[in-house]
Amino acid sequence: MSKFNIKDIALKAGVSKTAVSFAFNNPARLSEKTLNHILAIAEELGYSPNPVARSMTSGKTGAIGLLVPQSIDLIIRNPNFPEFLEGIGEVCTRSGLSLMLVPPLKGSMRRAIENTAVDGFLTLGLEEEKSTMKVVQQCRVPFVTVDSDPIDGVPAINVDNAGGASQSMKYLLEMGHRHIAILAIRSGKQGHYKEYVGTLGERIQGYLKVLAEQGLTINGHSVRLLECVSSEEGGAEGFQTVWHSRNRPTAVIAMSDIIAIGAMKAAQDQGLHIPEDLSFVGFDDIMQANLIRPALTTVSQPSTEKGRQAADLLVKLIDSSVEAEHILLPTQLVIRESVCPPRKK
Amino acid sequence: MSKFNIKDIALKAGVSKTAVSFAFNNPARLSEKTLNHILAIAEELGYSPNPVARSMTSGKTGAIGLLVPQSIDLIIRNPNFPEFLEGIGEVCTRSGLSLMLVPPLKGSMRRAIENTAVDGFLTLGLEEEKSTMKVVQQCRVPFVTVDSDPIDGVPAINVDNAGGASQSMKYLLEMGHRHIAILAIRSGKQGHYKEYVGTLGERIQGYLKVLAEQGLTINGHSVRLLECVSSEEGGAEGFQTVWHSRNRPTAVIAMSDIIAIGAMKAAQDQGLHIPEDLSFVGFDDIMQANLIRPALTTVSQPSTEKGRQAADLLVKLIDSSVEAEHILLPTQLVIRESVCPPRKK
DNA sequence: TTGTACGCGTTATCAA
DNA sequence: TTGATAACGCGTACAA
Repeated sequence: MSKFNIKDIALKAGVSKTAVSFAFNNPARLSEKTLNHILAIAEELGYSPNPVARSMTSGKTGAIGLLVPQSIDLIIRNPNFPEFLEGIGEVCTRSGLSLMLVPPLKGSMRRAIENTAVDGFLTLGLEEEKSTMKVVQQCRVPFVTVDSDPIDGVPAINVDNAGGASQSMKYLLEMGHRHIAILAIRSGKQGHYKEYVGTLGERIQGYLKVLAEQGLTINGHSVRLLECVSSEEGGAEGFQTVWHSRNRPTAVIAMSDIIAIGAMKAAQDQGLHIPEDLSFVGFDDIMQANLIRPALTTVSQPSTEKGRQAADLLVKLIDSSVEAEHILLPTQLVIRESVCPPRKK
Repeated sequence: MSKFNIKDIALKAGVSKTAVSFAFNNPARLSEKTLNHILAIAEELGYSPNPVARSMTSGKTGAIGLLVPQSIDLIIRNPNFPEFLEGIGEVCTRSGLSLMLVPPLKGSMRRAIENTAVDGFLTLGLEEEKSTMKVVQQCRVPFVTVDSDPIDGVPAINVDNAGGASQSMKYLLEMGHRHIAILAIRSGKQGHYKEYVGTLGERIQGYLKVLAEQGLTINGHSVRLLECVSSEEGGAEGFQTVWHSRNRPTAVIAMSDIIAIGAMKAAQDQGLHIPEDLSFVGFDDIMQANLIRPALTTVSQPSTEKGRQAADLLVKLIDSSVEAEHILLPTQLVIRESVCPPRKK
């Protein structure tokens, strides 16, 4: 600690606390002589105003918080996350803000919110019980949610998950696939996809809509759904399960690229030719999607733009209230090499 | 804002501020009846203690700061950075801390430090003038430096840049290369490599040491040094310059993988065969190094471990003072496919 | 330029 | 044991 406080400096300089405060915040109000004198003493003792005390009266901290649903070390492994941070970072630079990464505290998002001193929060993929939402709404600082089901009165940035999912499923159907395995991200809902919420819910709705147009639904036979851990291992397991079941699919559509890639690798290990023996579609367009061979057809989302817009909105909200917008950013099917029509039987 | 403060709650509940405070911090000291009464009121009004005011007396914020030398959006593009964050994140999870990313404020690291309320700082690649160092030392909170020249009395985590650089240069020399271009990271020192400090300085020292063992030095002819922006474009430019000069090198050793990769791509665009026409070595072992073809021979460093150890040390420092250690983590040459002996003339 | 009240909690001390 | 009163931490705003 700069072991000294404003009183110490005032004492040593033989002036009042106010004078010391002015020296830092309003130099014009001091005579040049006392100003220099005070600054010299401060410099000598290594004094600078305590930022906590300062925030106390100013009501500002100079930081925004990003609430993440998992621990920092987990979330950072998500390849989209750094891109998202990049967008936020641009706004931070422009506005001179720091960025606090705030994981749940002892398992509770609510506790984390209540204990964190920032000028505003961005929430990422928040899927919490109502009580947390109440905290959000009556909170002392503005919020912008990202990737969650929008809350009334709270600005939200989302990407068109449903649209992207629709496009990708439509593409498979147009290629002629009718035996499709959906590898979902583990949700804690044991495959009861009708209960999916948030990002997951939107994606499944996108699939269902297009399936319905063909008179199809997730029936456990021609179209089935299986939950996997969102990792390469999870994808590999998912592949094993669907491939060794009755009624093999001709295409696998995964709700994350990492699952798709794990499944693809497992398929290739088994000697399958992709896409001739089995087609694959992912979601996210992470870097590896374009590096694996065959390159993975997937749905891309503007992660950086998402971060930028969310932070932009939050900054606006912080220094003036604007009305709550709900922004939807586009997603896009990126067609690469992992899909072809199914073999004729 | 939870528009209410402790006084409001005390008033509504018909108790004193103390009672309200106890309800949150020391429930045992209240009768069950008043406790529940107070909590009910608090819940109803959506009250929770103001974290800033709380930090004021507790002296704790529940967060550590990571001082980064550039803006967040720039630093996040460094592929090693997320790995580094992962290590820090693990410690944050264990200790229930948030992580504040703190870029320079209006260009000044010092200002950023002085305005940030955290329980301790990690600094990454800090290469600042003395004045900042003084701030660091007399600061109100503990510091751990990472990737900078160690400061007396301040714990430091570094990787063995010199050792890694030596290994990689030695490898080139052993393969028979004597015409070598060093692509350095732009330093603001116009290629005056003797003035390099920090990571850059250590790496250049590593090169020089091994060169000296062969009676070589950076002489502008057989061994030359050129600064590039650390990006693919920068590497591409670097390649063009050295390739179209008199006395073409037989090997390029870059101080970052991203430079090496940019240079490699430019060389391949020009129709060169790597490594037969030109050998390449990088530094960092980013993911792309192992994906590009031919795979890049480079020096790997334990980024995650670096973050973990640094954060670990900081946390220890925060809740008890331990003596300042200077830890050096190993680096390792990863031999892949981008180097072969030079052609005989 | 200075004195003083204030912001918002926490905590030591004191009273019932 | 339970609760209240008052001081405290550090800087800022405003009247003097």
